[in-house]
Amino acid sequence: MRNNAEGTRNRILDAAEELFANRGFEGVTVRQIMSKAGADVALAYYHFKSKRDLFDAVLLRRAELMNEKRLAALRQVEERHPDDEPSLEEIIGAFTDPLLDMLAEAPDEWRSYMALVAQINNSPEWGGELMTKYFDPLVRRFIETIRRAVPGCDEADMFWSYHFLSGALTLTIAETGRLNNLSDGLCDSADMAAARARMARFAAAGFRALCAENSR
Amino acid sequence: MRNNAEGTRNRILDAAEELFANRGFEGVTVRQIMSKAGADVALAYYHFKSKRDLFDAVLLRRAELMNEKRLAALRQVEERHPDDEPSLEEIIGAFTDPLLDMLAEAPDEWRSYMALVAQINNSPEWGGELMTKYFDPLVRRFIETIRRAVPGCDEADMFWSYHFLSGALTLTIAETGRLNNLSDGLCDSADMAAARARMARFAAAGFRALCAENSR
DNA sequence: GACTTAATTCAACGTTCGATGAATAGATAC
DNA sequence: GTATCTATTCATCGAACGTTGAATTAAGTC
Repeated sequence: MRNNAEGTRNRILDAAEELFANRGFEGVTVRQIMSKAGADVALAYYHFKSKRDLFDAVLLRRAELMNEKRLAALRQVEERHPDDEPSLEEIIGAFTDPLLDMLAEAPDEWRSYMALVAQINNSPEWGGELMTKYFDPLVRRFIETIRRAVPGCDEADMFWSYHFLSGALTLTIAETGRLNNLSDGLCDSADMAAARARMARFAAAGFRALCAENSR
Repeated sequence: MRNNAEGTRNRILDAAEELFANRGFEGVTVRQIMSKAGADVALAYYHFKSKRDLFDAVLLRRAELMNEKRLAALRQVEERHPDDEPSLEEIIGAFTDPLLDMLAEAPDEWRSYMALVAQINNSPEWGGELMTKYFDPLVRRFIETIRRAVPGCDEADMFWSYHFLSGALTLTIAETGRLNNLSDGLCDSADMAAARARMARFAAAGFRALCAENSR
């Protein structure tokens, strides 16, 4: 059993991730998590030292991989344009598509985590603090690239544009099913290919509408 | 004491609204709510019959007024254009500005409620169901107006555009403070005038970018 | 095969949870 | 002035909460 420790840890994280995503931090009990993970309650406190630390571990586990994928996509865009500036669509796509692709290609692995991030981003209690902690470096890098691609754009316009984009992306990865109800089944909240085909175009046009007047 | 019942009910709703908005349904205890409301715990179960029913009452209380304000704004836009179609900016503004204005003019009254709605909209557990229940009629009316203003726009493009707009608006009314961190204080998540000056323009451009290709 | 250490189980702790029924007070009705 | 009904208080229920310490098991060390 010595080497199953890692496996147990991951089973706990998997169970916690899914439950936290559906019901929030306080809506889940440690007993529910451990029951789903098929392990004793006390093991949660052995591997992680409190419920809150387990929550942080859930967040941290996939944040790094997510950031790496987005950073790689951004670098790829930059390398594609050694002499000129990439388009807004390309830059925004590098920010959004990695998430949508991960959801499309491995939904069972990512759905809960993405939904959890979406809830946190919209939470007054945790939105400011946790999102800043896990994602700010990447976002600052992303905004830096935009700044170069749209020179002269007002700084506040740019931050607000990013904010709108962040909201749109966040609700998309939440996959709440509301779009299904609203469109009477025509659209599917979980159809990431449909979202991917539209999101960067939508947001790039928004950026341009705000920046165009003041740039150049 | 006979006629203080209404006052007590509202004090309970006020306390519940603020606490639910900050910590979510499960993150708050009935005792905390009643302590903040300055009343006995049992009164929560006398006026509302369970914690869950109290939660629904909190949501319902302001939903109607919100819908009325948005519907009035939409009607006003339509009346301004008896012979031609209003612009996308005007229609979207009728959808978003009432909320931003309420937040700007009476923040203490609306901040918690808006934050609560934002969290619910991004929750897999409640997003699909509750948002549909309280806001679908208005949203369908809103989409209908857009459909007339942008004839020939692909239906799926329109629903996804609305979805992105909904996400942007939702994160805005959540006022998480993340924008303050990200912009090093240049922008303020709670600055609804700044949001109002940009949101409809951003979203209208997004709508156009998706619909333009297939319309006409 | 004794020793150590990491992983897991078991039983329980004090606290707090949502909820309830009985008792009380205050205003109204007759 | 007594009966009535609504609003509120008080004491408490059983269940479930997060967390812990001690005991047990399995694996690596020598």
